Amino acid sequence: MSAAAGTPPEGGGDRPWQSYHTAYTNAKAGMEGVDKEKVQKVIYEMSKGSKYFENEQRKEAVTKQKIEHLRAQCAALTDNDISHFQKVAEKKMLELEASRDLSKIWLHTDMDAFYAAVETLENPSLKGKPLAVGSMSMIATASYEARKFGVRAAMPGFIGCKLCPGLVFVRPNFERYTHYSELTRKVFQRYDPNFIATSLDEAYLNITNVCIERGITGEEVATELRSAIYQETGLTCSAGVAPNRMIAKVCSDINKPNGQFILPNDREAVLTFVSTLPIRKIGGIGKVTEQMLRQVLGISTCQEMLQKAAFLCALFSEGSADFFLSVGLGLGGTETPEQRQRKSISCERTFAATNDSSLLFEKLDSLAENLTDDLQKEGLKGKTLTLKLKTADFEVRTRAVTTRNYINSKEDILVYATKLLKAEMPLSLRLMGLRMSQLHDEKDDPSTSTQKTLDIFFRSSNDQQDFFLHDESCFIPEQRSFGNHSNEAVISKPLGGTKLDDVSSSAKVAPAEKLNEPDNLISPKAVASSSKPDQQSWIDGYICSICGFELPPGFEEERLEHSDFHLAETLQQEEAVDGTRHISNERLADRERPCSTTPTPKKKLKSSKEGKHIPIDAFFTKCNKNL
DNA sequence: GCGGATCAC
DNA sequence: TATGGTGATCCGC
Repeated sequence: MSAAAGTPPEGGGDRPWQSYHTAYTNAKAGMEGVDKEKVQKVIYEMSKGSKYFENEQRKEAVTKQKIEHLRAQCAALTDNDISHFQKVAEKKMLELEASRDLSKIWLHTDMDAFYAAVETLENPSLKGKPLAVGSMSMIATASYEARKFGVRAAMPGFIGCKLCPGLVFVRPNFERYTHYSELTRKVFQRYDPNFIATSLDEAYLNITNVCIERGITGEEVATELRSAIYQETGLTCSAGVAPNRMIAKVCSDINKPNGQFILPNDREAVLTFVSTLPIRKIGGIGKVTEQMLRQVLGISTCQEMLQKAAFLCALFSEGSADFFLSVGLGLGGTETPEQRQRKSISCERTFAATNDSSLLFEKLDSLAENLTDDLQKEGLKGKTLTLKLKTADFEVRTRAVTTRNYINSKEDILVYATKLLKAEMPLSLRLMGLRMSQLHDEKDDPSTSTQKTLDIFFRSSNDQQDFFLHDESCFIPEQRSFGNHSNEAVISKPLGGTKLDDVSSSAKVAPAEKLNEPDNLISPKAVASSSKPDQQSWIDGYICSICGFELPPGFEEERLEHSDFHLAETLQQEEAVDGTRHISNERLADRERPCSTTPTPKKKLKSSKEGKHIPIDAFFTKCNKNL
């Protein structure tokens, strides 16, 4: 209730476009001579009134509230508090300073307008033209010619068009980018066999040894390396050299494109460099953090982090404060981190917003298929499945379940995903996504999935436009991991985790009351206590409430068999876990309808692929035929 | 463990 | 007409 409605604190009123800075807030290379006011105005005019715009406004309002809250916290600090946190901060800064390591030389390389440059290389007629790689909806990369007009990555194409009439569009072609990326990596390899690739077009190299062995400077290495890359790819890149990765990354941006910047391994040089450096340049400090630090504490340069150290310690978590102080000291990332293994795998798709449930289930089906393919390609299974939804008005929600056993088959995924989606309906969506986490390498597990065979029955040559699908041969996230933050101690809570029990069985309860109350997703007990445990619910009479599978009216027999399929699947899942199957056994006992999938001896069911799957395969063969 | 946010590319 | 996809992390429950 602080600000009067009529007079927004800054930018509102006369010049509404000034208050709308959605993304594009960090100055990018090649945008120096741009009339920012004009660009802002165009973006505002093109966005105004859209659902996207409205959502951005809501988000900005939330950020503003957060800022107000922090300000209040700040104002409530007593002199005592402040002197206490000053001591805390000074101790921390001494510790951090003691960890400073100036013995390493790091080089960061960044290809110049990579996708656009590759496209131009392959099609020289594009040379000199303002080019956008992407679509009318989204630009992945803009050429430097286009950047002069304010066009840039992450901007929707139609706004790019407005800013730059004559903007040429090219669809992304990731095979090409991967090819050229591999060429660059062959060069990196020669300078640091343990180089860290953070994306197709960026990498960190520890060139300490090269410098020592060859008796040359970091600058000479950078020059040579950039020249080699140009020789072998025909593409230019920029480089930064510094005593750590955090600073090296900033340096590679300074003389972009086709340039380099070297910061000597000298404490004073680092501190001077950082003293005027805007915090937004640091990786890990984005739009929101920048706003919070500026508007709450008046911090805009890295050095000011040190001046406000006590407040940083008072207002933020220890991890965040450590990070901020490291930034102020110009510290971060001198050791080569361990190769990390992937922690999640996901796919998501945007589509024309719809509230048609059968359409949504179709999308979900396709996502499940994609995810399964990716999981099986990598030989992975997972325990936590997360459904991501973006509503027609851009609100994002996620809903997750953790299963007792590792899964990766399409059918298993669909059972859980459908349940999660159902619990949110009805609603109108423009995006859905599925993510699997808590991963586990399938090779380690003797009970390998045998569900692959089912996929043939579902395979529907879907035409997807994977414009922004990244090649992921490499991933080394760098975010906020510059320091040697060994305080990674994950406190394992003494939590009696009430695991979500088998979703498919609770789905089964859903009685004829179609629009049932908030589904007892989390309550396995409801299953056991249900009086009609085996009733399958069919939405609108012919869509399976569990997986969205459709059966036209008149296919009662098939519906019964379909229900059997889900029951069998439930049993499989529970059997696979060995033990704690009492619920499903009860259900089985209740069942009177003949069901050929009688549980075989529990211990060996996992490995007995045949007996387990024949009935299911038969069912889908039949269904497929009928539809 | 979940959900919302933030961030990078 | 129209504002992406993948992966990670952190915080507050």
